[in-house]
Amino acid sequence: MIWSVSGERAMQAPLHDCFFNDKDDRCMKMLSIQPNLVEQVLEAILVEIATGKLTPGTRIIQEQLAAALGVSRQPVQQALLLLRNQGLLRDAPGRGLIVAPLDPAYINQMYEVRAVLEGLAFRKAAELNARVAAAKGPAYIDKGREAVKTGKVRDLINADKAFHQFVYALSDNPLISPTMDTYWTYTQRVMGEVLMRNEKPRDVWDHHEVMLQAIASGNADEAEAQARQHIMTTAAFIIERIGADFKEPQISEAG
Amino acid sequence: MIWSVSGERAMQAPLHDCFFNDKDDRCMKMLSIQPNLVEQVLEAILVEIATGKLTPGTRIIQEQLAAALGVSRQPVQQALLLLRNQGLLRDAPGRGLIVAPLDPAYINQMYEVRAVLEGLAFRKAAELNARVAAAKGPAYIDKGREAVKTGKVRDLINADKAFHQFVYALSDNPLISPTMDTYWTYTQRVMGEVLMRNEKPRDVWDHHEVMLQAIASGNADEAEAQARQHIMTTAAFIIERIGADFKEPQISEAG
DNA sequence: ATATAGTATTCTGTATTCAGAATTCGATCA
DNA sequence: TGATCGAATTCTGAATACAGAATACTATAT
Repeated sequence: MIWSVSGERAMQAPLHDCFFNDKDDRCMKMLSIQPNLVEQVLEAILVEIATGKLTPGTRIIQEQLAAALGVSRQPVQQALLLLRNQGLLRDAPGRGLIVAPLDPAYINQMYEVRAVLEGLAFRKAAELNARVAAAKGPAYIDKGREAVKTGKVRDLINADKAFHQFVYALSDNPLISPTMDTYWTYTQRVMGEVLMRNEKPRDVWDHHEVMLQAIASGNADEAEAQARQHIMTTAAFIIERIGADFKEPQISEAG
Repeated sequence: MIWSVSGERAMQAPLHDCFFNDKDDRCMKMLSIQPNLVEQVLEAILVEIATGKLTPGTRIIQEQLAAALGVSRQPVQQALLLLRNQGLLRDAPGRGLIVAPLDPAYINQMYEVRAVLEGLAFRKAAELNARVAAAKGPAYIDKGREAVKTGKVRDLINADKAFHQFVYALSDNPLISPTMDTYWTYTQRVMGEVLMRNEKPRDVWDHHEVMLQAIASGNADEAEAQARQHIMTTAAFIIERIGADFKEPQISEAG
């Protein structure tokens, strides 16, 4: 079934042009579709976890969530399934699902995986899009330094995330970004926890600048090495802080 | 609620011993629980795709699947959601879901990601479990070479997968294996396609042997480098064969 | 007082039902 | 003959309903 779209017809049915053509941004703004309930529920739960309202070990009850969000259990169940698959929720046999605990070993393993994926992203970015990096990258660094000045935790995290996602886009590998999304949820949770109480590491944006320059100069090996080192350094910092007051996972009822 | 299990009581309620104790294999075989319908449906669809019964571009209709598998639409819908999130199915707006096309660019990107993750697995295995690798690894190589002799496609794939999963286990990073599962589904599909018609690459198990020795000798850098190179070599081989008869995705009705 | 057995409640997984959106087919008009 | 409008069908997303399993509670007996 090929669409016979051409000439005059395009005037009357312009939307169809966009359907299988997700790279062309010129076409008419596509009637801002509200995401599925599943997506909305997923997002809602995600922020609950990321902001610490749902603490590790908290038991997840479908009906409660459904009631709180004003939807039926159906989309909630699907969202929970997705989150379980991503490791944010964990089976507690006989008691349904609980929020996965933040034990240091797990965080470390997560950062190990993230390190090599970031390495890949930075390598490909250097190989394929050095020019774009040089042109648009510095803006992200500037924003990051501004965020450090204001000192607001949310801004800090957002700037960090924005910089990294910029690089994912530069890597031209569309598999990286979604895979990383999972890890960013964790990262936000953990960074928030740490930044909230500790002095911020000032040199993060110096690191980022070095990494960006590696990309801009097209030095793929250097970019990958820098990225991996940066992530593992951050991981060590985070784990040191988190590890101190790590509580054994303990199932608790939701508030 | 700790079970006061000891002596005579253990005869009457031994199952509970296993619940929060998933490392101890000595306890009684746990009443082989049938997995969820969702899992079963997922698995069923997976093999349909991997064996080529559901070809890329085929439209997925929930009711058809549900009827074919003898379940309601509910578990089917959840399984489809999972598969979409893993990239095996793709949204075709207005027409539901279709089996994702196997375009060479996508395969290449998938292998790029797989390469760095394999690299991590081999590195950690070399760092942490060189001894075990030396002891138990050669058996996998032998099995692989046997499979080459028999020449059966399914055996070849299984031996390959078994070897790699052995290394994932050795890496002591539980995040690697599930992440890789997604890619293995693709890999099986694509390898099956290629192996079915082409002469098998005989030297795969020579490569594997070198990689194993790198682990056994505890040389982490070497292990990682070998793993990455192996995957990318395989990728090049696969893509060369697949790329030839790549068909533009074209939505077709299920048979 | 403690432990055990039985009962009630709660929660999850699955099925069924409902409503809305999109496509496809058919009829009418130029 | 071809195009356009409208109706019917089909499919998905979401809600409701149902059954089974596990936990928690309570009463009883030692």
